[in-house]
Amino acid sequence: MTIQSSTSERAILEAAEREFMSKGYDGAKTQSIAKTAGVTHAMLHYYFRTKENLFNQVFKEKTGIMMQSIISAFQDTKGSFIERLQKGIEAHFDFLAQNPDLPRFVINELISKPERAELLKERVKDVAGNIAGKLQKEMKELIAACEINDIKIIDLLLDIASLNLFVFIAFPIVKNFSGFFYKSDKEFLEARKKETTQIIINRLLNKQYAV
Amino acid sequence: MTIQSSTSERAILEAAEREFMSKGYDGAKTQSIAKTAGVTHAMLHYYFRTKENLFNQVFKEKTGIMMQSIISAFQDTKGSFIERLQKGIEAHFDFLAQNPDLPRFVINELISKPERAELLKERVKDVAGNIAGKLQKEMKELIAACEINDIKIIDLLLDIASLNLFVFIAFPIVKNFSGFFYKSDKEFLEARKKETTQIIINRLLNKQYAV
DNA sequence: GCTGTTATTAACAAGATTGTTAATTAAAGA
DNA sequence: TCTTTAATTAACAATCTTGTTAATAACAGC
Repeated sequence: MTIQSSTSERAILEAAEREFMSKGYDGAKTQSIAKTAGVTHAMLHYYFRTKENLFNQVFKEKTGIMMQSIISAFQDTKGSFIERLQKGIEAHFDFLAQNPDLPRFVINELISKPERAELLKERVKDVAGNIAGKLQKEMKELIAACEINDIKIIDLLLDIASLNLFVFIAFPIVKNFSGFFYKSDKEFLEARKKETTQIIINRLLNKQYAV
Repeated sequence: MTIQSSTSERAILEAAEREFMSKGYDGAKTQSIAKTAGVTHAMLHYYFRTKENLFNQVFKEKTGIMMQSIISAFQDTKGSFIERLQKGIEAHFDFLAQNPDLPRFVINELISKPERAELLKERVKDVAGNIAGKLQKEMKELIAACEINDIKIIDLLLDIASLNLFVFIAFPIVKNFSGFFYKSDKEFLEARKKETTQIIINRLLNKQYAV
């Protein structure tokens, strides 16, 4: 009947992950986490000492995954710029589909306690170095050669982020309406993925209208 | 030295608004709200009885404003479909610029307690009746006449919502990067507004690429 | 000025929540 | 086996949080 340390610790972490992700830091209660994990709540403090500590461990892991997903999505080097961009958007969307509450969690916690940005500074640098640098250079060349429309890299990335992330950030709400137009969540999300790539490529390749 | 009832009640509501909007329901504390309002915390319960009650009043008002802003933005009837759409997107963006933490607040509270959707059911019907109905009819005709590209109304609205809302939902984070490309927040937001209209119009008017 | 209503205060109560501690049990190594 | 370390438990403590209540003060109408 005895439970080994590593098992308890892991159980707590997993329960914490679910609780923090679904309720946020303030909404999560250590007692509830301990209960879900099947241990006394003293165990939680034994392993992690404070709620903040436990949270930070979860937060760090989640932001790490999120940053890594961006690098993975855009690291392919085969094909044209547009082809790679499309593949990247789709890969990132697929990642989000498997981690749908990640963006809302990270954004909320980052905003409610901005100091937490410290915990992912390194990862942000990774992404900036890995993606933004190369991307910017390539885009400048293509823009100069008139192969894609003029656009600042931050605007392109924000367009993609907005379109890819928003559906998931607001999914429980959006879901109420998608049912009128799509048979299933899956079909709806597939359509969103396609729509996002479509709209981004149109932005880059078609002639621009004065706005 | 005496403070009149209506003054206290209003002070509490205003303090509650700020506290709930910035910290969310769980993060907000009635004592803190009372302190900010400059009244004893018994006063808060005297006027609003429960935290939930006070919250609902704030929430109802905020969602009302949010829904109304959508109706106002898209109610103009002059000009072509594209012109009205562009004006609507810009008006909605301008509204958000003046209420930047509204979307995150509403989305979060709606998701953490889905029952709250009840509080805005009527307003949603207003918007659906006011916007979606007319829009859908008009779009179908334009699509049939090949004047705009084929797109489901929900996808168009989601594109607009994503692009318009995301910047504000994640503003405190995005802000850290916009500084490299834009001189001021204002300039950055102006660029985002333009970018959003640009990308939407391109989506509707330009030829589509196979994706 | 008297009366009834409304506003305000201070004190308290119940329960939740985070965290600690001392004692107990299990595990591991010599 | 004995000893040391790690894991676990139950009980407690401090603080926070929401909410109540009884007493007091302000006010409005008569």
